Amino acid sequence: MAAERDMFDHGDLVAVQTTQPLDRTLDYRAPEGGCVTGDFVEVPLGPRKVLGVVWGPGQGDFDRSKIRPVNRVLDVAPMREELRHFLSRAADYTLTPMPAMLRLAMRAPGLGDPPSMRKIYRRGGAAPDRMTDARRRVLEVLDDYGGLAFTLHELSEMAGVTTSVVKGLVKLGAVREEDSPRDLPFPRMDPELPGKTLTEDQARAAAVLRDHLRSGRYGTTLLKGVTGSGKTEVYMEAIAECLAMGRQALVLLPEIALTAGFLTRVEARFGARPAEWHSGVTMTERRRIWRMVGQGGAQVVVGARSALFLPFRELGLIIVDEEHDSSYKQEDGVLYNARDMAVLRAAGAGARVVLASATPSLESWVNAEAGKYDRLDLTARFGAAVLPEMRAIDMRAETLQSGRWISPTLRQAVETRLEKGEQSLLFLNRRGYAPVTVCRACGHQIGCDHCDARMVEHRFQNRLVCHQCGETKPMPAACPSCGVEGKLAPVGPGIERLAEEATALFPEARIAVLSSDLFGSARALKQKIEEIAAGAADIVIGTQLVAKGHNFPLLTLVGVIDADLGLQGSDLRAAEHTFQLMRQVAGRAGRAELPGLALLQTFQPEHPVIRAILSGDEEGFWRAEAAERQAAGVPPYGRMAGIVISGTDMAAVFDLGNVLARNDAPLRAIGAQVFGPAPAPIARVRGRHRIRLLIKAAKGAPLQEAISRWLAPLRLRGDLRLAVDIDPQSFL
DNA sequence: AAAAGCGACCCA
DNA sequence: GGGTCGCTTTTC
Repeated sequence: MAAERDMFDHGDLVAVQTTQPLDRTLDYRAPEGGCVTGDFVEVPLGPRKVLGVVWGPGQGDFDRSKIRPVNRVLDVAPMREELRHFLSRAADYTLTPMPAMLRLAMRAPGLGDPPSMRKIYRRGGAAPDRMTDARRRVLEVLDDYGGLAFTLHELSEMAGVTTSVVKGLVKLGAVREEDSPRDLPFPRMDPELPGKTLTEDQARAAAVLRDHLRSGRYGTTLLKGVTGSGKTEVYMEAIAECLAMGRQALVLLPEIALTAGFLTRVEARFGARPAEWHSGVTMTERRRIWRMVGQGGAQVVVGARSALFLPFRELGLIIVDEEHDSSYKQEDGVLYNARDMAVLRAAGAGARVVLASATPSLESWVNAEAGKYDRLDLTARFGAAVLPEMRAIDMRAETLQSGRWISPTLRQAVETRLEKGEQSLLFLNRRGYAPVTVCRACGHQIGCDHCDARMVEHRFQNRLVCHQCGETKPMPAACPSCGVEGKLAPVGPGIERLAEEATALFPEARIAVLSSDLFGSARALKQKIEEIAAGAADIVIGTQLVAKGHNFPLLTLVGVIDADLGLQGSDLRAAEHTFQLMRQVAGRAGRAELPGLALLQTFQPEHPVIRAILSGDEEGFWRAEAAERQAAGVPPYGRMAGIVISGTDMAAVFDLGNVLARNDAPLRAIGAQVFGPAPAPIARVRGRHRIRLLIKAAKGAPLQEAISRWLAPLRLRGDLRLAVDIDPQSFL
């Protein structure tokens, strides 16, 4: 293959990829001063101006006289070959149109702005002719911080004067006003600072990771360690090695709520705070991070999955913490799994990947078994604590009146903890008061007007909420179906109702409820968690939010209200997810010096998944689960893709589904099968009907290519939408 | 995605 | 003929 030319002189033809949904590049003429492949540019498109990236030499297949020049080259580092390659591979893999993929990499605020400057103020040479109190304070601040410069706002604030005092001093020459770039590099991190003392187990794993890094080549390591085994300390050493090599590191966390704590740990280890990238970060800060990552002015980025698309200059390491977490799978817009995309990006960048988890996904476990990933196990639990003892409570043997969910056995266990001054956690993975509201007169269940989902009562807000589309309405007094008043009744438990029951059972206890919808901000939630960890509650009632990496040192009892909840339905990953979730939740108990106990309320204690959870035989569980998937030919032993078709006209949606299912020659050609169309799990969302097709193929089959050929002739009419989901999380 | 182009329909 | 509405086509 001939080397592609990547420098262009004024007037040369260049191909530009824009973020507009055109399925090809457009040719433009290089601007005055020329441009290079990867340059971010502004180009005219019809009557508009849009942003794009120079993708290579022009195609030359368009009427020359109609080709317009590039407006300007943006003043940011050009997109590197590594990122362009990653984007196009990711687009091919997820069957995402290139413009949508590019948008992920161009989500930088103020991308088109010139590098903006701001005024800063430092000590000037001259002395003011007339000294006042206010003037003296300003000069004192500047002298105290010897040589440092401040913004006008900072300086006047610190000196306790108005901004005009500072401006006055500038006129007199006692204070100097200078221009300084608004986007400053992040403070340097020092990998030589001493880390925490590691246990033998941790030190051995850290040494292996450091060796991997030094190889300078791609590779993925599954770092498996039980909760509390100190995975973070271990991969922190990999980051240290990466920094020492002068390369950048990216740490992906599944939840924003976890970043603050993690940033503090990085700062403690390397002496400076890393860049923080997620949806909650201000525009100015994101702009700074995006530019600094590209210039090498940010060494470590901690963030959400979207950080994978930052323009790193020299990426050496990606950590995917809690790699099994389902929030790594983007479920709307571009459908991708950040764990898989991390591996793809690292492979192209010659970087290492560390997948860290106490309960790895089956995919990663299988990849490690097959030798595709290295595997490191941390067995010893850090400190004195051991994994909690796990026991089932057989709900068939418990006497419990209807509308109550805390069994006598569990109640007894909580009371014992209350007497000893220890904490208990009651876990129920259901937000709201009750999942169903039924009319006792006619049997009607209140559903959402726009979705095929039942509305969930949220008593704190006194409203019904659709967990599908977010629609809310006030709790009606009369049944919307039969009109009878006072007959609406809650059915089933939600976390709020559980809290009500706990309050009645344990009137003396301090009860805290942790559910994502009860807190306005991540900050408020974090503060609550810290208070609880410090002992501000006797009983914590929480949804799966509490399963994720928060430490409660005083907690010695975990009661799982409904261990069977995740096993219902016929989702193929139900067993895996329940196993992971139960292990994670149980891991909250007994972290410090106090031994923990986990009690699982279940109606099917002999279920293989429940038995595996109780016995703690993880490898056995995975082997059995892997064997079952292999026999069924499903992921990770087979390939799957989901097609969701939606639209307001139900007949048109089904017609399209049927046409696709009938014309499946391109899929049959690779031995793939189509199932469906069937109504999607939620058949109507926001007023749109949804159906689903499922495609199953053998492991090595070129699935994406076949699907592209299959869908190529398709023209979507009206408001019909079609989304392809490669490697769907749920198979229903 | 956004704007322009185009045909169908309505009205006086 | 003018004007509006709802698609389809074009964007280099």
